[in-house]
Amino acid sequence: MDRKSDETGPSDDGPKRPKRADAQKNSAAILRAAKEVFGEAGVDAPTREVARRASVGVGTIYRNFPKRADLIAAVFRQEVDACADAAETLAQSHTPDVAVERWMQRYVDFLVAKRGLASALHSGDDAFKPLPAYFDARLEPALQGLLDAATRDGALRDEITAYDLLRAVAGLCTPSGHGNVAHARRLVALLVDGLRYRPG
Amino acid sequence: MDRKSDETGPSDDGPKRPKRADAQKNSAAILRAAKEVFGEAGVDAPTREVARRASVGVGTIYRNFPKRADLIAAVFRQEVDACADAAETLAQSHTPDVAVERWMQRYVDFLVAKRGLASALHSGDDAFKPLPAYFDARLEPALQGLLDAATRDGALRDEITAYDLLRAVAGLCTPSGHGNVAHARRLVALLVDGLRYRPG
DNA sequence: CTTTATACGGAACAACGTTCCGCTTATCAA
DNA sequence: TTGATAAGCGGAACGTTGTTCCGTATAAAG
Repeated sequence: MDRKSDETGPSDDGPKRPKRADAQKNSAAILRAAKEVFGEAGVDAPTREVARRASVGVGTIYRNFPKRADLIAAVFRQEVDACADAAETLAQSHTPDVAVERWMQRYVDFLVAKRGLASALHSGDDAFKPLPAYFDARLEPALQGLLDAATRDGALRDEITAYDLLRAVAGLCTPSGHGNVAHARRLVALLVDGLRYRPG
Repeated sequence: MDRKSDETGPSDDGPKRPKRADAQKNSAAILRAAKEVFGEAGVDAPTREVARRASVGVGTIYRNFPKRADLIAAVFRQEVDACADAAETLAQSHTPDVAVERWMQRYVDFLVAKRGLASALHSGDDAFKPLPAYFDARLEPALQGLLDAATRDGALRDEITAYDLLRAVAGLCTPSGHGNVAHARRLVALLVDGLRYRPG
């Protein structure tokens, strides 16, 4: 909501002339194509394939994303944004505790789908360094908002912070590694039920 | 102890003629070189570099390890073996509880050093599939032996199994990711002290 | 020593990430 | 509308990688 990821660079354009119209269109097409290709063939999919899918030359990709890792990082950011933004949507269409539950499952899907990206994160490439921070910065407030609404409502216990939950679920998803989404989903459901429960 | 990893294949040679002497020497040289190169430059180091270091042609590498991943897996196995075998050595030169402590730190070093390998494990390559099982098969008995001696001695509590400890320590090492060995070491020390403590 | 299966080295191939540059085209002042 | 101009484009070309191939060398057996 607060950020449009359409622009590549981190800075809002200053006094410079705005980007050419076709350039913006290409930027968006590349990002869309990269999301598709990486989703289908994994993060190791060739750059040329992304170029082909975006109907663009490789040069155009490298002008927008100087290193391959930059393209991957941009896609990752985009998906983080999508996951974070889903919180608001869910909040408007469900009761607070259900919204939390749905969002957590959405988060599980994100974690499972991006496992390839996650392992790339530990590759030491500089382009990935700011990603974990971005991850927290976007996801934690999103979930915290849902949690606040739910506890205010009295629907959930309030001893647990968004940060704790995010880490816990991430921990539940990564270690098994069996790619078993169902398993992760069940554990997470259990976790949320735990939040609903009141001792005494 | 129970296995010599000098032979590449999984099967003890049957009725076939034994491998040529120079071939065995080359096999060992490749493994030694690969261990060095991967240790210095990471698992992504080029195959040719390993070949150069082993004074061998690339073809020779690929005859022993059909895929690059096979070479990586072989090195990994070798290091797992080294870590497992360290248990016996430590058991002979230290009191049981100290042996456990020392071995756990040795295990931490292994985990930290092989983080690159660990992330490669999740790459989905078939050559890596049997590795986690091998990991457990070698490490768990090694630690369990030390634990048994320590509990028999009365030096440590006995509520915790080797498996639990291995997983717990692995969990302590991976998430931080800051490459901060000191941090991991401190947590592990704490864990072992916890074992020493007796409630009541 | 002769023979033969085995193993060797490294040139050669394919696929990748990345760079480069001649050409195209959006933009703007006139 | 029309040039002038800089921003942007495509894709050939380069260097590096994993992997294959094959003519040559040599350990093993007679």
